[in-house]
Amino acid sequence: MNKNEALILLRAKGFKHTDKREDILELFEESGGYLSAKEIQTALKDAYPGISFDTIYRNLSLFKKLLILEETELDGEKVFQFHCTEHHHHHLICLRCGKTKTIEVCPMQDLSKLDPDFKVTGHKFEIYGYCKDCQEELRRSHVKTERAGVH
Amino acid sequence: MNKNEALILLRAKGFKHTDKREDILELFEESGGYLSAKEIQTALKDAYPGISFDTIYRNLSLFKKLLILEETELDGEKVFQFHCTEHHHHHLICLRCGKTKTIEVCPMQDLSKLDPDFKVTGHKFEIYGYCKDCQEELRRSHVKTERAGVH
DNA sequence: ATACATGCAAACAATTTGCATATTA
DNA sequence: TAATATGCAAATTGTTTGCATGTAT
Repeated sequence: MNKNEALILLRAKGFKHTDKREDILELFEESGGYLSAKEIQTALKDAYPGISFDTIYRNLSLFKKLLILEETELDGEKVFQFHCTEHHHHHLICLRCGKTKTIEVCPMQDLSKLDPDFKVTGHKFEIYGYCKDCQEELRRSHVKTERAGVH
Repeated sequence: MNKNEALILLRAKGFKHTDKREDILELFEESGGYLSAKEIQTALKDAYPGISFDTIYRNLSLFKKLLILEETELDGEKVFQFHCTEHHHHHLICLRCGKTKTIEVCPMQDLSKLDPDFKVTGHKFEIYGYCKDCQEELRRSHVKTERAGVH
């Protein structure tokens, strides 16, 4: 799912095209990963100083219902990203910037019958860490901190 | 970790042995799986009609700090179970009763370098479904429902 | 006796809802 | 215009905190 598909789906279902909706979807397109309600509010408050959390929550929940977005929990925070429709896969998730990268490996394929008595209905496999850019950033700020600590 | 180890650890760290603490730990021992604050309150309100959520939350958070319990998110609900100390492993989690069963397979072992640019710091692998008992229960109540629906 | 534990009430944060108003189709 | 979207304020839920009191060591 992406912004354009989402806008088409919204129209098809009789929901209206508003600037805020478009901008929220735009954010997800730019981010390419997970965003929380708070991150959305922060990102949009320049364009819409009075934007309210109700609107953000209502739209997130609408988008979720329409399967435009999917929701996960990251570090105790509820976060959303575009729903992945094509095929089943998993993600590398950067703990600093929230960007995700798809990996095509699914551990369940090899584990079909681990326990014959347990009826499997779903699974979650997520890999956490730091993307290349954030590793750079962290190294940089760490060096800075170390220097500051010398004196 | 289990109840007795936990009680010993509490004493060793200078925390007191109270009936409520013991009963909370007992619940985790009986359950053998995940429990939420609400489930604990429900289970203990016969023995302690006035038990407050503050006490439960304070104890859960203490237990977590002492590594007696570990926390996860299950279906948007925060749940706890005894911390697994011995070795790294994953769980089959029953969506009905919350019981967990350890599996000794870890998908990360085979995936060490999926993406050389991404620095992996952790992962989550959980398998959801229904344990044998709950499959029975669900089948039973489903049959009952169907019969009720006939007339 | 002293430190830790608990209950109460209040504070908080995240999210949801009712209602009046504004906006899109 | 008719239906949906939004903001506001208030309600709800889950969780945390300050303070006075109770209890284990």
